[in-house]
Amino acid sequence: MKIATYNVNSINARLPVVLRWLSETAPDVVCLQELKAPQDNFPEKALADAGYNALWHGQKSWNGVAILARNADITEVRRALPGDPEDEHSRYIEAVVNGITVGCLYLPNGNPAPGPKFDYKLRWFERLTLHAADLLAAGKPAVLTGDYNVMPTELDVYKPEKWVDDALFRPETRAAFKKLVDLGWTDAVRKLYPNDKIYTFWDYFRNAYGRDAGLRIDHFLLTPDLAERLTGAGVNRDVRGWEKSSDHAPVWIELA
DNA sequence: ATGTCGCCTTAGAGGCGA
Repeated sequence: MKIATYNVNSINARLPVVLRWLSETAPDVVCLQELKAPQDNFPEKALADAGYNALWHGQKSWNGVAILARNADITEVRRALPGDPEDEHSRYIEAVVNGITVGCLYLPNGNPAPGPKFDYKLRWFERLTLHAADLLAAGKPAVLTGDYNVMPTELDVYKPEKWVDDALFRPETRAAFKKLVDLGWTDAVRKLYPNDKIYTFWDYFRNAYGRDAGLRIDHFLLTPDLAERLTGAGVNRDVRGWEKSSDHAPVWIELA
């Protein structure tokens, strides 16, 4: 089973790219972030015509997450992270697909830091960590994937010294990610490629993709049983070079 | 500071988020 994650930066602006990518790579389960569309403006029919069922949580202008599944039912578990009923950002959706709990997340960017947006990022991280502990305690196979807006280590940044004060790379952010992983989760891409330079995002500015000035910020975290089933992982890098591309590239894993 | 996208808005250039 192949599971993919893709920050699309507007599902409607990106629809031709997404449909081409789905037809060329045929993932079984897909997590999308940054739909940038209200709940009633999601291309459900176009995706169904491509063979994918969809569950999504939209929001006007910003955020928005979705789970797609090919030839499989999607059973919704929740469409918000527990812990703050006042939080109205559409940044988390969770469902069971093919017996696996799939959490699709879009962690806050947090810039500028320090400041209220960075505080929100760290609070959101704490809520995610609490929920991730509950998922582990439940003992069922689960994957937490999406745009974490974190480069976990210096290997994940094209020029680390430029990013030390950025919300995506500050010590507090890296520590929060480490605390989450250390609960017992496995960073799937890093497990298979512990020393390789692997990026998932290239800024639209200054020809970042052409210069390979990238970041690794889209991740798959796996429960121990799923980590044992991990047989492959990668980035569909070429998609970032297509016309009208997102600034992220799709990332995928393969499970036995 | 800037670069580039995509969203929104008393409609069309500007603000915001990334």
